[in-house]
Amino acid sequence: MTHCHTILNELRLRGYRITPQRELIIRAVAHSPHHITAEEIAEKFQGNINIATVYRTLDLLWQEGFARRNDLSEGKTFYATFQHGPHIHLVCRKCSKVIDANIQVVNSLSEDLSMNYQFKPDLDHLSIFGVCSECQE
Amino acid sequence: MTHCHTILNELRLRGYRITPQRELIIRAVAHSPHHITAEEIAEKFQGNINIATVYRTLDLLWQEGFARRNDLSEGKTFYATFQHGPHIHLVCRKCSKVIDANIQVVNSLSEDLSMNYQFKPDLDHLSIFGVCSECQE
DNA sequence: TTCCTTATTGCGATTATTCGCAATAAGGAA
DNA sequence: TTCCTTATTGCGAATAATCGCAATAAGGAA
Repeated sequence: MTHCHTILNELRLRGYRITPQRELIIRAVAHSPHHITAEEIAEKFQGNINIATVYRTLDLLWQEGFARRNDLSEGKTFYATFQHGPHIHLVCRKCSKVIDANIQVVNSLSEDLSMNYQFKPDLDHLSIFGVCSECQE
Repeated sequence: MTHCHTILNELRLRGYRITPQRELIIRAVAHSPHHITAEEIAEKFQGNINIATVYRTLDLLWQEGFARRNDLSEGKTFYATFQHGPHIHLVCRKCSKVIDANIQVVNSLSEDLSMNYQFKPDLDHLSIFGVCSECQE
């Protein structure tokens, strides 16, 4: 049972219809070796899937918790599934460099937010803006 | 010396030119009682400042560390200066509700990132997506 | 105060993303 | 297998944000 099928089955269970477009888009995100944009997915299918459908499906995956969305300060939104393994993105607002940080730095944060706010945070691909060591001069 | 003038002076020191447009935009953001969008600022000056200039100035404030930008899942970007006092935005991806959390929850995170990655994070208006207590059903 | 360099603005075009609506098709019921 | 309901798609238009370029003006030098 691949990652894709887990997502598809779970979506079906939650009452969503599984269309060929959704299958393709989900496969593309889950199998992409890097965080991916809506544009890249649409290109991959050369106009066979409308870009609006791509955006809607990515939004669905995000809402249902199967994908994370990230603003990496490049003017577009990047998506990734859990396939990627958790990590934090430290995005420098001066030079735009992105440093991947270990997820451990937010372990206590996760507990705090659950405990004090009953909020279940998506922290496995969190983006944090700031200034990197080189840019602090 | 108001908050606005501190920002203006500091920008001048860093070599930026102070234009009437920048003064007005900075005043608008710093004095706004709520997080504000580029559109709202442009409206406030009824077409006397081009929207591109508003976006560019807000981006400058963000890059220079005088403002934070937030995706509150409303399809537009919100800006705020330190005038607001620090707090974390917990944004529910199911119902879009935004809960303001105490900044203390990220105190240790700040130290961890400085220590382990020499990264100086902007955590005073961090947005974290997740699921709120009601939506966890 | 006047001049000069060049950062900044305004404008129009482009890209990124969302939305409304009619046509299509998924999936349960018969 | 066929039918029916309604979720989903595609399309074209609308909104959010960015960009290139010529015109303007901030602020230092004379």
